Amino acid sequence: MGMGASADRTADGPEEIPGILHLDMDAFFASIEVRDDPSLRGLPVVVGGAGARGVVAAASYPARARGIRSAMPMASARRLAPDLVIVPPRIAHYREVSSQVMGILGDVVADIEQISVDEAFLDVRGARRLFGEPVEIADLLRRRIREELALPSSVGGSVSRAVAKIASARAKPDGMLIVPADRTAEFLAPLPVGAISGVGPKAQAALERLGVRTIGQLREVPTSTLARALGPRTPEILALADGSDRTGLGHRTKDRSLGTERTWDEDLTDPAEVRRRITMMADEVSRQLRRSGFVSRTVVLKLRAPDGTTLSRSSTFDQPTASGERLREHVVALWERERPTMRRVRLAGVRATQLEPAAGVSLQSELSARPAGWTDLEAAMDRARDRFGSASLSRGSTLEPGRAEAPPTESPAPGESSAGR
DNA sequence: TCTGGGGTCCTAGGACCC
DNA sequence: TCTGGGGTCCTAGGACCC
Repeated sequence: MGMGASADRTADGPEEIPGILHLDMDAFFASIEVRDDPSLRGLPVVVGGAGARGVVAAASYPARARGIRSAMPMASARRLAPDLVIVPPRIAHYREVSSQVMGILGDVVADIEQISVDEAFLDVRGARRLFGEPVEIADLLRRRIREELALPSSVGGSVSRAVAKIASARAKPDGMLIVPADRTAEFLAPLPVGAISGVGPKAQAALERLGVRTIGQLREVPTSTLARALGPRTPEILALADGSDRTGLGHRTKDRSLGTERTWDEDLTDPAEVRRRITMMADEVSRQLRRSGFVSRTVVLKLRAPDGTTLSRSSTFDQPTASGERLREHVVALWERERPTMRRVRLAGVRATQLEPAAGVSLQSELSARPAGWTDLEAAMDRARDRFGSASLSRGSTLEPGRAEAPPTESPAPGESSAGR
């Protein structure tokens, strides 16, 4: 990715410029599918799982016009639009397009923080000399994305990253909105509190009980009253609400996690089957770890009962590992503890947390490197799998003895992400 | 045919150490 | 024969975001 802009940072001068931009792709997954198949243009298109428990991951604007939203159960979406076009997600493809988008951003702006597949913050204060004011830079970015990738995007700008994000949402679809520093309060006042990132359904309900609906109203409530309703997050929310946060662009380096989970159309009732599934998931997660060059300190098993109650059980290794064998061992032990009380399982998931870089591994060098925490056998299997696909290998223990069944080729459940909501 | 999958961040209690 | 507090790790759960 080119770094067209120099990284020097000139002083801001006395008046602040709205140099934090937030770029957000419009209905990302759905827009890609429509771009790749023009016969879908103008139709209510959603990307997501078509199964009984599928949900909408992304909805085209014609679909939104019919009331369809992301995260909506697919059954409801179908009811709203009987002519709905459901496209199964192609996550790898979206990721590829995502890196093309980020490449364009990197051409123009040096200081970028990507926060998901389809959005990024940009600090353009250093790019002014080369590319002009924030509005002009925003325009340039959107134009290049449209011309080179044939995709719509929206940009918001402000002195505050929280406000920039709110602005990009108000600019949609295919628009931009830069909020001058001295217009910030005026811009925010009429907006619903839920526009603030971090204020979700629970916090909204709590504020509603105080009679607070808009950000302007929020600012008039005494802090002590707010603290009772919102708890310890109050100061942070207040800073977002008056546009005074000046959080810079960070590079998230904190402890990450990585995992997989699956909801079945029909609840699992056979404990042996559950055990088999979570064993496979543990293998999948260990592969992900190795591929991305991480070892994990703790593994978490997540289980959801038919009534929706969810529990998580975690277990910490003696030392950080990416070994499938370790993960399987721990996750199965956790399952054996819950099994007496879990008669039916709607969802199960395995997640590796407390990640740290595997010593001495560079990202693409699994072929030669053999970092601590995984065995020769596993490294060899990874290599074969990379070459021949995941169907080529299965481990004896992941299959029930005597069961004539295909190796674990199960395609990932649809709706893996929700970009574009 | 009611509610996916991949994440992050925060809190809180108990254990354990000093 | 009286009793503190801080720090860190582990575990569980919840809110929230895309």
